Amino acid sequence: MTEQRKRGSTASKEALLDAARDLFAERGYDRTTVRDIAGRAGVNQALLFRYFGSKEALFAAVVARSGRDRLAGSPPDQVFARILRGILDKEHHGDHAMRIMLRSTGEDAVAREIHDRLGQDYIRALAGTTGHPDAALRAHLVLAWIVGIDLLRSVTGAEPLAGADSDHVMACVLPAVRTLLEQVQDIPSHSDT
Amino acid sequence: MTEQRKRGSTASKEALLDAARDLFAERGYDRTTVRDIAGRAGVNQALLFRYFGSKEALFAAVVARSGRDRLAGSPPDQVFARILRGILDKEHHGDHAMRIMLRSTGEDAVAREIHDRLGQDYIRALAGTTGHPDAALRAHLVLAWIVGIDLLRSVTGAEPLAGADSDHVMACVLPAVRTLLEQVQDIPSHSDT
DNA sequence: CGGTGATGTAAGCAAGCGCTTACCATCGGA
DNA sequence: TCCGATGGTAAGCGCTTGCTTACATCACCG
Repeated sequence: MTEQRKRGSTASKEALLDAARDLFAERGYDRTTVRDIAGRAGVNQALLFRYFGSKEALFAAVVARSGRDRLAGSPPDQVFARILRGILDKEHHGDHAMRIMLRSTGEDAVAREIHDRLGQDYIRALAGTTGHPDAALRAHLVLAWIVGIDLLRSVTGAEPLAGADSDHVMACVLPAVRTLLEQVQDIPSHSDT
Repeated sequence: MTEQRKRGSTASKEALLDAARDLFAERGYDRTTVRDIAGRAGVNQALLFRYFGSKEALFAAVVARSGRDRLAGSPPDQVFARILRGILDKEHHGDHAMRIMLRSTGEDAVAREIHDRLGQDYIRALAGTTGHPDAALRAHLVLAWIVGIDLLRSVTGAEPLAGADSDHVMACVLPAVRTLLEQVQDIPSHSDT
């Protein structure tokens, strides 16, 4: 009769991960209960603990799966454009990394870890595009802009930013970023790789 | 016997508001319990409910008190600099508006309301500084940058941004913002393959 | 078959939560 | 002096939380 018998462990795990990802993004870590997750996944609550051990471990698994293929390794002078494009087009692939991070800042270490892992690659790549003595600071400022844009678009959904055409947004932002990164005081000329 | 008798209702209310403001900023709404708040305020838990009715009403009171004197009314071409300065110097006056907003996004309406009230003034003032047809979008991008800088500094405490000299940061950011706001409509070709 | 391990489930436990209740202690005015 | 109003407190209620336990149900293999 009931055909939801024996879906298989990997399928159940995957369903739990998907449900958890969506709910964490919607409500944040604290306002999401394990009963909610299991319910949306169509899986008994006890299985969540059998497969992941704890709610926090589930969260870690969600984060780990989300931050897997984040930015392969691309020419540094296009990094910013690629990142920005990825964020602006985010509706296409339901990643929700930023929303999860911001909505679930309860466990500080976790959020910090996400930020570091997500940010360090960006920073390194961006800092390589300029020869400033304060290249790291300027790269962080660029990251800050990305984070802010992502936040206003995906979390608060503020118009007109949220609905703006991504090409248009990039055409606005890129020249300003170029000003920030290229604005030179005195650069000793050594070529970068 | 015990000498902490009769502190007075307004003093107790103020102590509760201060403790709540700090704890909400530190841990977020959900991870802050009314017992924590009362404990830090040195006030009996039941008084919290006598004076404010509920935990959520306390939160609303904190927000209301925080967002009171936000940006009087200043020459529009200096708005961005003033806002940025205010954020960068925030350690001096324990406001925590942004941290509270971001840490306590559970109640969506509240966070949204904060954002709107906090943002609309900025947006209006900034949009007045440029004659672009998409002035609003560009103003929102500036707000996004502010939000991102504030987030990275105050919430995640990311270095080198968090520890950077505010004059230095402003010297980096302002020219780029000027590029964003003054840049005329024809767009320089972007290096893309 | 029979048993062994993986999958799924109902029921409930201990703890923490927001909030309430019933009760002191103090003071100002009559 | 008595009394009501006000400030303060201990105890606990009802509920939800994350997590556990004991028990069915299947698949597979000797």
